[in-house]
Amino acid sequence: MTTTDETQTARPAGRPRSARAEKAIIDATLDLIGESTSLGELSIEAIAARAGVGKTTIYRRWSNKEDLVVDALATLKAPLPRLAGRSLREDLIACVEVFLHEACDARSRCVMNIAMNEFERHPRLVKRIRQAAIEPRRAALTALLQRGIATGELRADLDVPVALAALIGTVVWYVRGLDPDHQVIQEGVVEQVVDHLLGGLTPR
Amino acid sequence: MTTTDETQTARPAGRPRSARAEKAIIDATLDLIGESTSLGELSIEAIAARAGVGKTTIYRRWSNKEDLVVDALATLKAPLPRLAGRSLREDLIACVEVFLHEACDARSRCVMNIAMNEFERHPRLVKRIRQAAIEPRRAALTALLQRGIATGELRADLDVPVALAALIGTVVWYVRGLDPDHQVIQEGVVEQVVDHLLGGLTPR
DNA sequence: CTGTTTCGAAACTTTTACGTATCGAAACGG
DNA sequence: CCGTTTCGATACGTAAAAGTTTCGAAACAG
Repeated sequence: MTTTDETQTARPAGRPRSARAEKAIIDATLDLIGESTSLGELSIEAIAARAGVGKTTIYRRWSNKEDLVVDALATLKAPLPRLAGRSLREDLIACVEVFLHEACDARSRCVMNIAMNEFERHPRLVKRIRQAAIEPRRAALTALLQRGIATGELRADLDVPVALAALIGTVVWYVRGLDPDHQVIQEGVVEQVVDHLLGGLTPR
Repeated sequence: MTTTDETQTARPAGRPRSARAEKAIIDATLDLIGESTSLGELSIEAIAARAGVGKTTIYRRWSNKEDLVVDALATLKAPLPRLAGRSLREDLIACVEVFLHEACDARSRCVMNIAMNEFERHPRLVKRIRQAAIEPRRAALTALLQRGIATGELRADLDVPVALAALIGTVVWYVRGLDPDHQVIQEGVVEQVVDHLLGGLTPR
């Protein structure tokens, strides 16, 4: 009320918050979630230490652990790649390729781990994650499969949820089944998976 | 050296340990592992409270958490059912039925969770679990698939690890993909999954 | 230069669980 | 009956982490 009007663009005086620190905190959070299993084992002090940051700097931005986790996971929303649309098989291979790489990447894996395992303890958080990171992909894959049904590339009586589970579950389980000591992804596994699922396991 | 000989059958004097308490401890441990996600969140005090038992009774039997977990998980080794062997499809349905039910059961799920997520922190424990609970099934399913290849029920160029991942991963992912609020297992899903995988997603 | 805000570091309080010890009661053998 | 051991309960000291506060230094606006 003294000199400046109220409706200005909120330019807070004082030292501005460091964007570098914020990014370091998010990165450290994602790293630590990827290394641990659950949110219960994620410690703010470990995040601060890994990020080279004081705890104050974290609590000044996020009031609790869950808020920080939500924001950190939100930065991971890697959308599905643009699909060429030339053939169903080609598009499926492109998608499965993404799933394969994400199943091997600790940072991407942690999203699934939380979404699958922490529903009972953090239902709100898990629902937000599912909605932000899982549902769009589910919808995109569903559309792709339904397009395949329409074009006749897929059988007319296809059960879309089952086919969905087959595509993702097979890749994830394949990676998980590998010996953790020497996780070598075989070349051509993606095509192998897609062709086995499309053509079936029995002789034609 | 006074009255009794040394080489007797170790009959310790005093009140015998309660088998009922031991079972209650194991049960509580399995329940809590199923509810929580990681061994780090599993607390001895919670186990004692759930089992209606003093902490002393636990520490008198197991010196640390990992030993208790190993013993608890060892009681879970539910082998695959006897396979009729009449047809590959029939046997696969029987196996997948087991997988489906176990994917819905928290107690069985916890074995997978630990085997998949805790390798870096408890490599010894995880290797024991994999060897005791996972490998036998993997071997049984592998034999079943190879028998199918031999009888011509499966294509000759089948990639067995991929087929394995497809069978288990599809079921697990199907259950996980269900809305956690109303997890209703559709009737006939097992046949649906097996037939989709065997026959393929494309029209024949 | 002055005032304000953020910075990283550290001290602090509270909570939680571990692992141990102690207690009276109960269950066994001799 | 008596000694021994287990029982469940409880209390204790230790340790880790949460979340808050304090501190001097640094970064900006005016």
